[in-house]
Amino acid sequence: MAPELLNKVLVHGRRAGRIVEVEAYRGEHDPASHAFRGRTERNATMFGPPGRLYVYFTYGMHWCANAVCDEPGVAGAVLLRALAPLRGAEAMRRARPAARRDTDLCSGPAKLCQALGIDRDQDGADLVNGRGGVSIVDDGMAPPSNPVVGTRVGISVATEVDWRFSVPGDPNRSRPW
DNA sequence: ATAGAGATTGCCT
DNA sequence: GGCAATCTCTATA
Repeated sequence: MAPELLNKVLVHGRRAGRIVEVEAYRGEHDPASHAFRGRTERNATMFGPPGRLYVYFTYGMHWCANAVCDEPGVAGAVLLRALAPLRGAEAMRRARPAARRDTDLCSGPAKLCQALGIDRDQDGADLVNGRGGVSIVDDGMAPPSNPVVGTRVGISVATEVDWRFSVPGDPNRSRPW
C-alpha cells in the first residue's frame, strides 16, 4: 500500500498536496509501530477500518498523520512523511511561518500536518468519502514506476527493513536519500 | 508514583 | 551538529 499512495493527493479544505514520501508500519508485528504492544486509547484508530486517518501527537508538540491500511482489528498504517503543495499554499505559509521556502512547507510528517491544519480533530477522518474533512484522492497521476526505497527514519528498532518510499528527485522530500 | 524514551522540528552554535 | 519543547506510553519500584 505504501508505494501505491505516492502521487495521490491529500486534501483538507482548500489545502492540498501530492504525497511524495511515506513509510509503512505493520502494527502488532512491527516493533517500531505504535501498535506493537497492542491497542491503546492513542492508537485505537489504527485498529479500526482501513481508509481512515490515524493522527497522533508526539515529542510533546507535533502531530503526524497516517492512512490506516489493514482490515478492522488488524493494525497497519502508512505514515505520510512529505507532500508537494498543490493548492492553498498561501494558507500553508500562514500556518507555518517558520518555513523559509515553499519546499519547507510540507517536507516532514509534522510539517505537513501543521501546513494543512491537521490535528486531533481529524483523527479517524474517512479518507475515502471525506467525512471528517480530510480525504485522499486520485487525480490520475500514477505512482512512480521506480520509487526510491530505503530504511525508515527516526526509529531505534526494526531499522533494517526498507519500508520508506519516495518519488525520485522530488524537492519536497523530508531528507536527502 | 515516577522516570525515560519517542514514527520531530526549529533555533542555536 | 546539539538541544529544548513537554504529551503519551511503558517499564520499574
